[in-house]
Amino acid sequence: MATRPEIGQHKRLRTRTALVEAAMRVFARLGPDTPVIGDFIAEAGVARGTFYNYFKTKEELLIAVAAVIADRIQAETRMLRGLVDPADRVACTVRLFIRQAAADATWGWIIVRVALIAAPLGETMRADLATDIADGIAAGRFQVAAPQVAYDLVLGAGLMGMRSVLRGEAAPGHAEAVARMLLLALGVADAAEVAARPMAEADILARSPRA
Amino acid sequence: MATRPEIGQHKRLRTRTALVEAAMRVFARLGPDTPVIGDFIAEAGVARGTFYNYFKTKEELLIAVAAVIADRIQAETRMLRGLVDPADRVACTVRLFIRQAAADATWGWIIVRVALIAAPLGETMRADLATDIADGIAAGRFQVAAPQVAYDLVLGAGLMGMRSVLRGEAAPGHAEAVARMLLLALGVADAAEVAARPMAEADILARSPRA
DNA sequence: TGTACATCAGTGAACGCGCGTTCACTGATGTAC
DNA sequence: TGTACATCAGTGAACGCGCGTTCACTGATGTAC
Repeated sequence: MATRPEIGQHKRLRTRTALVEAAMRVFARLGPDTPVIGDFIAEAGVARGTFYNYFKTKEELLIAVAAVIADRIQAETRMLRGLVDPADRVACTVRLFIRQAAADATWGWIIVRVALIAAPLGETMRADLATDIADGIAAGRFQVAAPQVAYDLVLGAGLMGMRSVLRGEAAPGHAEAVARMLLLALGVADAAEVAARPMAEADILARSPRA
Repeated sequence: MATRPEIGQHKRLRTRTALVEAAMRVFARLGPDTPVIGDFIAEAGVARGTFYNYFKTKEELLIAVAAVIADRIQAETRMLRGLVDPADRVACTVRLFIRQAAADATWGWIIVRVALIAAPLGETMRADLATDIADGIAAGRFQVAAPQVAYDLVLGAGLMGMRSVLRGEAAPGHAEAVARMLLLALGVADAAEVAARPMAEADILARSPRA
């Protein structure tokens, strides 16, 4: 009993989603520059004309992909944002990113290849990390010369850590090892303990303030 | 009084060098994927046909550029290879890279944009860094879970540190601050002292073994 | 209830531009006599 | 010494492929009567 505009909306959303999902796999495989329109429509199984019903350019598609990935990251890390200790927050976020790359290579490669280029994706990561660093400095938890240095360290090592995992060059426990070293670099004395804290939902909640 | 083959060789070398130097500026400005043949010949001021007298494809040109940059890096870091203390060696190398990026943006952007892609360049950096990490672990100077983790940390933070400097987002002393944090992450107790050691030629030699 | 019509997402052939690649030619210069 | 010739780096017009972009058309389906 659907009315025509509703049907149309639904159909359009399905096709758009198919294109974006296909584009994720293509960007993950080929990076942001190499693929051509033909790659996206072949992967999505739609006609050339259909592409232009949704996106004017490849860049527009990349932005849409980055926005979706950024949303997913926010959903996955929302719980971690409540952790009281900034060091805990940084460590859990880094560990989550590296573990998630191991679990979902498409997701991981998009971030590694696109994070520093596509605005919606990079902006999400940048803002949360900047907050954590500022909190950590304010709380006296981090000893750093300047926030920018901490930012370079965490983002650079985090992305390289994901890359190693994606290339199959990392040993088990890579996520925890990277997190531990980052905390040491930030001047956190109990780095080893913090980087080893349990990450199940209940554990995270137990380390977050009541309300 | 030049003989013909000599003249030809000379002329060819000059044109080839002009193409490679022009390509460095283009790759630094546009990255490895975006530029087209027209960009290189326009920058070098030669005709289209001339390009194909020297390179079959854009990739061949990128490899040539990467090889030249790798050679320059080896020349610039050769002296540092003699430092006895692996922590000193890592710190000086990182500081040199970040300082050099500040001094020569073209050089810096090529490394940031191309290091993880073009084999000759990445391989040079990888091999030296792997040596330093292995030495540091063997000497008990570094405490790390696995060499790969140390590698991710130093390369990732080093490249991001260069990127910040190139984007004008870094404060003075960025090179030393990044080096200090890397050493802390590697478990070097006297990180602050090592990262502040003087880097003039005489100082470097004074810290290297006699022969 | 059945039929003609309207709407609109999706289609893919066709077009044309940009770029990679080729190649006959030019002009500078060393060489032969 | 002077002149004709050989060599070869460099040239740029021309070609053609691949890709981005357009647009008249199709077919499915809700709507009107």
